[in-house]
Amino acid sequence: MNAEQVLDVAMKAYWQSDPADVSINAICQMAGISKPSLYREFGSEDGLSRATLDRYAEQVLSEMFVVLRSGTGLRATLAALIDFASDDPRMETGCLFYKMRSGKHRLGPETRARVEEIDAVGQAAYAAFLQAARDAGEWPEGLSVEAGAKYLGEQIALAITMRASGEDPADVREMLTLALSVFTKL
Amino acid sequence: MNAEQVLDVAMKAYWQSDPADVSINAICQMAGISKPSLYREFGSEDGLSRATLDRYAEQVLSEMFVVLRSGTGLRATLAALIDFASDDPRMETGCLFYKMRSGKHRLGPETRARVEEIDAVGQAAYAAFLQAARDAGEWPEGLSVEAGAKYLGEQIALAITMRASGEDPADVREMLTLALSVFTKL
DNA sequence: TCATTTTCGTACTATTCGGTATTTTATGCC
DNA sequence: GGCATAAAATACCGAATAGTACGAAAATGA
Repeated sequence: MNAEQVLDVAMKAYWQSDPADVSINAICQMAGISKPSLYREFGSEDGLSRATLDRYAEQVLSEMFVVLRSGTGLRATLAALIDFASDDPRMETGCLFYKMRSGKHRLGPETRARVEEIDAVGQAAYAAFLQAARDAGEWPEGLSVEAGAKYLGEQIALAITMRASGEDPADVREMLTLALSVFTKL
Repeated sequence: MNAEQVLDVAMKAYWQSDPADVSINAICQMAGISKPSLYREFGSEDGLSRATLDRYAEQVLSEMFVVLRSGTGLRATLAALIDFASDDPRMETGCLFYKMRSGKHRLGPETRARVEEIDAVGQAAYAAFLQAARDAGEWPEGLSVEAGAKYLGEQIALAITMRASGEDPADVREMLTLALSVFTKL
């Protein structure tokens, strides 16, 4: 059982329930390793959760950024985001990043810093995507790109969180579509 | 120190931080009573949090329902809701009900049931409000009242939660206004 | 004033948490 | 085989959790 396998176990556990509800003990048991082994590898709970978040970012979040950079235009990209948030099977139990972000105050300093870093990267990606749409003339009047990016990010987070809480994906899709219609009703 | 004073202390503590982060010990200390006294009065932590939620509902949430029933028309009522969510000083540290709802799985059975009950009442109130607007002809095509009610409720919850996490009230207002503009852009 | 009952708080479970000291086990080398 | 070394697990620590047993104190009634 190497470090990456442990991270996969931790990621699955954190992702499936909630980082705050999964103890180090539970992860050791699930991974079949002893507690000292885990501490040798990751130093602390904070170290483990940070490493887990890093792995999640490169394995899962990176794909969202690909969608944002696809350059297929405002409507098509928004549609792809809606698909991802409301129907992608990986978001069935929510998004580990959003779970960590919403329980930020319970995280250790390393992990919290990483959450904020990823949040900023995400905001920048949303803003770049919307700026491109604006440059292409697809943009409602009287809305700044920054405000739009924040809005877009929060709406997607809301949709994924709602799915995680057991909401019907069709309802989530309807709500997210309605929320994002503000970008296309010129 | 009677039961209602204890509930006020608990409400403040739960509301200000998060129900999951406030222990029975801490509440006893803040209220200046002993733990057995608290258990005599409320039976269990679940009993205390349920009673606290009840008190919160009748003292704070009830006013939101008043706004919804004001009958001042779609635009004016939405504006009042936006004011409430983004500027009312009582929502500065968020809404206790939404905090409990988002951490539902950590609550005891009594409190959880009460949360679901209040949630249903809220949905019904939103739906009644929107139905009235629809009857008055103020309604976008192709949107069901139920979906609109759910959307409205989630957007307000999101706005208040964002405020609790330290977001600038002006930004929150802008986002909520944008989100609710789907109801008025006919 | 004394006895009874009710109220209340100190002091205690039992468990779980993150984290670690110590001992046991496996490994490599001669 | 015998021995040094590295790795891993057992068993523990102190703190914090929800919840309670039991004795002290205070109010009540005669």
